[in-house]
Amino acid sequence: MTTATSPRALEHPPRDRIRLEAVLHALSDPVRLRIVRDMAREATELSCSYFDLPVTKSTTTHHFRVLRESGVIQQMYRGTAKLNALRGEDLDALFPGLLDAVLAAADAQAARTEGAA
Amino acid sequence: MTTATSPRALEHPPRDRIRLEAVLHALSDPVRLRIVRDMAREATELSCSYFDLPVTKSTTTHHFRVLRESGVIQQMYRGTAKLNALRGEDLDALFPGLLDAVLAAADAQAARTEGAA
DNA sequence: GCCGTACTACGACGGGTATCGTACAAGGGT
DNA sequence: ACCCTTGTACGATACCCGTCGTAGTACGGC
Repeated sequence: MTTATSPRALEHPPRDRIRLEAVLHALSDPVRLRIVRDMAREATELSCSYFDLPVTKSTTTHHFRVLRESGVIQQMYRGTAKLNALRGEDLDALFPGLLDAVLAAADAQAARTEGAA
Repeated sequence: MTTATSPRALEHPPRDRIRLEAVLHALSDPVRLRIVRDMAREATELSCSYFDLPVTKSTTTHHFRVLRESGVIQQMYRGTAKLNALRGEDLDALFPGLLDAVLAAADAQAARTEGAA
């Protein structure tokens, strides 16, 4: 072992390099939007395996990476698990109200489509 | 001539078929985001040729179609010109505050990058 | 040490898409 | 009628991306 707390490091963009276009692109995928909604609902850090997604584990890894590299989420290793958290503070500092608006929009759309069923 | 006002019809999604993912995807392209920002700044309908974009006319046509088919803008022919307008009412009814949040975020990001230059 | 769990890396594949060039259509002005 | 302006259609191209399967790594428990 080399370091005590973080054996495996994960690259995250610093706050000032988060690009709006990348964030919007990350949120425009249904699977990723669902991940973000789940994370917003449960306010704590969640492991990747918490999410029950309609794709394989490889694809899940891919989506989490897109979310991390776009600056939407933060990831940390904790043993074999990988904990995920929204970068709510960073996003709100850069783009005030954006994340909330997207989450509210997703909720509204979900309510509409469920109501129609 | 067949009809008096609209010789050439353009397909638009009705309000209830506008999908959040499609809107976010439409706004995640730099060229399209710039178009939307310009339209929001000038509150009136604008012809396609108003915009000074770093792509050819073919590509411009493509981007306007993506914006129209995702429900972000409305297009109408007026002679040889094609007038474009944001579907602000529809978007605000479906996703309250979303468009404003994206526009504010784009302004904030533009201010930051200009300030750094 | 061994195994199981959690996640990753890599390659492949199919579909989407941003871009262009060229050729074309529609409409207004002279 | 002619042309110019405005925008479209279509094909081509190169790239991106979502998906998968398989093989592999890291860590914790037994």
